[in-house]
Amino acid sequence: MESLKVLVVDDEPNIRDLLSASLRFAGHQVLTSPNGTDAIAKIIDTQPDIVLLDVMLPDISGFGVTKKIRSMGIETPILFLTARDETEDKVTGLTVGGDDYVTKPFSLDEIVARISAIMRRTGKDSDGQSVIRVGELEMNEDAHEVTVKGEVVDLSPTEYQLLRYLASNPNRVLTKAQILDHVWEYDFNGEMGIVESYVSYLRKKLDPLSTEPLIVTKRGVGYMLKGPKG
Amino acid sequence: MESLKVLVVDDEPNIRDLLSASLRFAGHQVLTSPNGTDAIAKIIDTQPDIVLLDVMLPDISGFGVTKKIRSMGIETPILFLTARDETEDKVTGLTVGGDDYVTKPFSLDEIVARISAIMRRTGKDSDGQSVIRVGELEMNEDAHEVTVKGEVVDLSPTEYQLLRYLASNPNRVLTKAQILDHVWEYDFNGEMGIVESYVSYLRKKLDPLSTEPLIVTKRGVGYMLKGPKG
DNA sequence: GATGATTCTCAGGAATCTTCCAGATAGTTA
DNA sequence: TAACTATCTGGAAGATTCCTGAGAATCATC
Repeated sequence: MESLKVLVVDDEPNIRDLLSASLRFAGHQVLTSPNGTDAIAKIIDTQPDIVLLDVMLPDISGFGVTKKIRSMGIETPILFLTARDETEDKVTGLTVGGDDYVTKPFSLDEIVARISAIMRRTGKDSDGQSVIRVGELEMNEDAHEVTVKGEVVDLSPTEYQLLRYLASNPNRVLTKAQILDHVWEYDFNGEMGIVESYVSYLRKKLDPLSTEPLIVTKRGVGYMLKGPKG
Repeated sequence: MESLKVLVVDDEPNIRDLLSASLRFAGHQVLTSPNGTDAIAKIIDTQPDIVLLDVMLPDISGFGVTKKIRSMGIETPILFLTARDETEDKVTGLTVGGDDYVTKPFSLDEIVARISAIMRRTGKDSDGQSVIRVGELEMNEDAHEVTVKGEVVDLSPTEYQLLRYLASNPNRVLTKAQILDHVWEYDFNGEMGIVESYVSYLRKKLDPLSTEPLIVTKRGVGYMLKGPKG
């Protein structure tokens, strides 16, 4: 995906920092805003490609911000950030157009994936592919379907996210800490042993179908998804 | 369906935004107007392919707008937006041409379907198909008839709309939120559990006739209508 | 006004998923 | 080889998500 200008709107500095850091690392240009008023000004001023917008803001709500900028003819796609319990009541209208939402607490990989999906749907992303291919492995993001040599593999949500993170970084060792930070929700306070468990789950499902093991362990470092010519 | 120039006329900004967002996302060019006078000017000026026209406007009523532009020889098809209690006689009398109407509150899928139908009838839509085919499933939009392997299936209105939304996006996971936003009326304020109920209803009617389950659950994500080769 | 269809909510139970733990296994170092 | 450390994996508790039947409320039709 090419570089995007992203505006992150949230009143919690922690969230802003978390998102800024990982979006910058993903090669995007990031602007931040702590409230609705400032966000509206920044949107008008800088015309970002996408806005990550917390629904619950101290002054104007995320919905208010949306209404305001839409009434001005600004069609920038929005990814709403909502608390888990706000969601059920207030989903109405959140997924209309190119917009989407994720619930807090989220995982960073989730955010990155949703941004890609929105960019793909709104046609802003030229080289956007909804299929991730690494050797014999294929992940269809639209259908949420994974195949190895054409055979469909059934994965749980976490297994899917872990595999997507690995498949997005083929032939590159990822530490358990990195994996935990990207795949698990930011308020997860368990141990890294869970990564081992899930790698094990993935292997058990993937390896019987592949000609050689897909996920290799780099002892003392982390895990790596092995791709072709690597 | 190819790209259309659509004029949305409604005094409520919320409705205008809702329709703008989803019609733009569907690839159409959208213009909006908050009242009758402005609408007439915009119709003359920009010659839209279709007009979504609220009947109840602050100045000139939707009927007044229609009379005015028809008297000027403008034959642009109109989709009226009416309140539930406005007498059906009055409306039906005015929908003799290619026109049609939907009652507020409407669902977005409903609007999109009606626009397609009008464009089909007026012959403006070259590649418009009135039959949706996904594997063994066939939906005839004109006859409102659904068949699985040739067997007719009797569906309630909501069941039909849900199936149409799924069938319009085959092999693509749709979240319950997306389904709610598209299939249910915009003022629906119930829970997403209703989607589960209706998926259950559909399965009970469709699966006995199909060789394999049509609607698959992607746990933690949403539902998907499974089509051939993919 | 009665009957039946439809919409919607709710709750129990089934199925699946997440997480943690502990013993087994494999790799590393002394 | 022995001791140590890191990783693997099965099991199990608890949480979550999904399915579905039952029933109330509403709507349509005769």
